[in-house]
Amino acid sequence: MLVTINAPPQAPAAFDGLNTAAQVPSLEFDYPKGTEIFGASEPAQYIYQVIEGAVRSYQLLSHGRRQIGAFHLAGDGFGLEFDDVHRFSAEAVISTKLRLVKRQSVERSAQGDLVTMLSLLRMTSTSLRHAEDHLLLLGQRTALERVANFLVEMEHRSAAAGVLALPMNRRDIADYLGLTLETVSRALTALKQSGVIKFMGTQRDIVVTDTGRLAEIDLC
Amino acid sequence: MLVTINAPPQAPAAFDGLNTAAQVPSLEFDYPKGTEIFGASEPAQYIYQVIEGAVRSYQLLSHGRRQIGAFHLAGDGFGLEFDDVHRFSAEAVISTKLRLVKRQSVERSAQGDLVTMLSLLRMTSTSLRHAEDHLLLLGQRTALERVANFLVEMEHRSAAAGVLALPMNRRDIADYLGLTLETVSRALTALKQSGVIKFMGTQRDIVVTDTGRLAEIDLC
DNA sequence: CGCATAATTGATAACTCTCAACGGTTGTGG
DNA sequence: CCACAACCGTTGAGAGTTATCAATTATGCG
Repeated sequence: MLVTINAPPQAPAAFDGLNTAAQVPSLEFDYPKGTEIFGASEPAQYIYQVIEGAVRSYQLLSHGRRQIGAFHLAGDGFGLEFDDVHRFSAEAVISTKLRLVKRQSVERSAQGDLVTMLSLLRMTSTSLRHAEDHLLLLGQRTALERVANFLVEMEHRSAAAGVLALPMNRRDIADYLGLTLETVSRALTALKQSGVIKFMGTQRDIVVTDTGRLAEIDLC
Repeated sequence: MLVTINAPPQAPAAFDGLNTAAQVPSLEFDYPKGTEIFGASEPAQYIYQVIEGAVRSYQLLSHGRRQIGAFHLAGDGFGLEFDDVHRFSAEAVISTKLRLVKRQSVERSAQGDLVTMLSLLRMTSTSLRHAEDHLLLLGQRTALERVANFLVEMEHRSAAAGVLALPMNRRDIADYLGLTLETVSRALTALKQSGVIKFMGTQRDIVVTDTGRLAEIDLC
């Protein structure tokens, strides 16, 4: 790993380094479903960590086109900018509790503290890795592959095994995968009909019944 | 800007901070056209800066699908990894001269030097910004918009005004834009026929005759 | 000059989008 | 508690964009 100084070897999340190691004050805040957390091109005053809930980061284009760059789930940090303004907008997908840390105090801390700086670098690198993976998906994969990849990603990130409880609707998934909601729906139906997944109760609760086959489609 | 300590306020490129400020030794090396610079999943031993030429960073999928994440032109740094292995492969698009800096020496420098660390953060942030912009393009834009955006990007990055001399072929452009080479060719022909661009001599040398219209398509 | 590579162009196919209708769920207020 | 509205998800039909396959022309290099 790049720069292996006295940082904890396996920190649970990059963000955590910010206030455990460097005593940067933080506050918590609740965002009801659908609430804006910050808007694109607004000054970046805080950086954020999801305590509970789910957040979507997105950019808009004309004709109502929206690209969701990432979903942030419990534990994830987001909203860190190198420049002074946010490049994405962020909204609560469902009722969400966030930890907020003042950007200014992080900066102050980073100026004298390599560990804080390393946390920022790790957080940025994590975002970069995710964005690069997503490039491959958006540029080269079919609809079915994208949806399969999405399910694998979500299952991997959701701590709970068993039922995958998606917090977002089909339109969110579509805008994340560069598809339409109908295409997402059809892909899910196809996976269901080929016995790879199963819906439990509502259509947002999914059980992967054939992990191997799903991974196969994903890796295609 | 995040962390505004004693770093030069407008450093020409993030990479430069690495050996100007921190005296990290570097070496130069030539790569003929088509040569591999490093492969995906190889250990990351160096970080790189283009002195002259052009480099493509890409990931592969089955069935020969390739996603080019970025082109690196003169001045650009690339190959910086937080983890120990490269996540992309990199090849010289044309005959290319690179500056190489040993990763290890950068790490050593970064452990005691906030300026070096800041350079790494800036470099990573620059890559992230580019990747995020590219997400929007790959997820939401039409073929014509993608090609227009590509031309605007290349024109913006090429120092020389006037003729835009593309170092890469149509397949490279296609794999960068998530299209096929035929679609790229057709989009360029459409732009040519609507008087937005003109070919000079070879089909790689392009003059933008209607910057306004091109920007309009790009921003759509 | 000739061959290999690159780029264009055309015809057709395939995939995904768009538009539309319908069924299901949830939440709210009478 | 029920009725209704709003939202969500699915499904179908058809259109549109881009991919695929194929042929031709252009370019560059030995």
